[in-house]
Amino acid sequence: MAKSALSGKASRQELKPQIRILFRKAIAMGPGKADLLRAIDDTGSISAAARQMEMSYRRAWLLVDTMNQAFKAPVVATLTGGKAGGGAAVTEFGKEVLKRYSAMEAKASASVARELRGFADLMNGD
Amino acid sequence: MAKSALSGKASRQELKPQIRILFRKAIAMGPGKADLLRAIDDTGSISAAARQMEMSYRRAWLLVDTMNQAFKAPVVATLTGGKAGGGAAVTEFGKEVLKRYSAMEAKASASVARELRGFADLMNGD
DNA sequence: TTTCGTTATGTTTATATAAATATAGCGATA
DNA sequence: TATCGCTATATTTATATAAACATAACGAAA
Repeated sequence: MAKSALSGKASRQELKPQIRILFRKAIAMGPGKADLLRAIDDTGSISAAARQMEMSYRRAWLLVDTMNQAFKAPVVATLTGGKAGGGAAVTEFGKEVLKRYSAMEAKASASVARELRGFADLMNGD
Repeated sequence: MAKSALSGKASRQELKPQIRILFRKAIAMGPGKADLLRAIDDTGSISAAARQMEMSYRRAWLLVDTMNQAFKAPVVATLTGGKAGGGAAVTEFGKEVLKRYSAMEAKASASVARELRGFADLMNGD
């Protein structure tokens, strides 16, 4: 077990600020949905993205549906049928949403990075 | 302060970044726990704070317990017995935790306030 | 026209979370 | 020493969330 040298940094990994954008009660955009969008952009399909993220297709589809409903335009466009069965792509609009969200997340995190490190010292190990 | 200003707006209010500090799987500190600490500080007891926040005493106690276990020192100190039945107080340490958390929340929010307004324009009404 | 993997959705089952209820123990003070 | 409201915890019930399973529809390509 890694002990003294790592005891600080390894633990800090779980101590992170999260930014979630709410839409009514549902989370319209957050870390998980951003990851899913990136996976869809990577793989070209919801199901492949789901496999990559080790979640059920149904769950991934529901997350996509939530996003598509929350925003003024679809963030993911889908195609059904065809040799490959269909597919999905992050729309240009979706890429803009993702880009802006990622930027906000990074900026907010950076803005409190120092304070967060100090805060971690108030917490128990691990 | 009673609950009254919850009537009309809530439009952009639900579209806010939230900062949560995670500890293992449980949330060590977040908006709800911060509110609870403030209510305990206001009222001098967990049960009065729970009533004020309209949650069960049990739930409030569990939240306090989570916090007390997550931090190096108790954020809430309790007393049992006595004429008033006992009571609870936010410790000096707890006040420091709350202060630092609140500062981080405010700073992070402010840092992305402008971007967030623009982001809201990408979302559907309400 | 058959095949294929995907989208899209429904249904059922399991798990996790929250709420509701109950109650023991405390101890200053009246 | 009897009372009071609170802390602390256990137990049960209800609800919400997630997982698991199933299946129809699609349409380009073989």
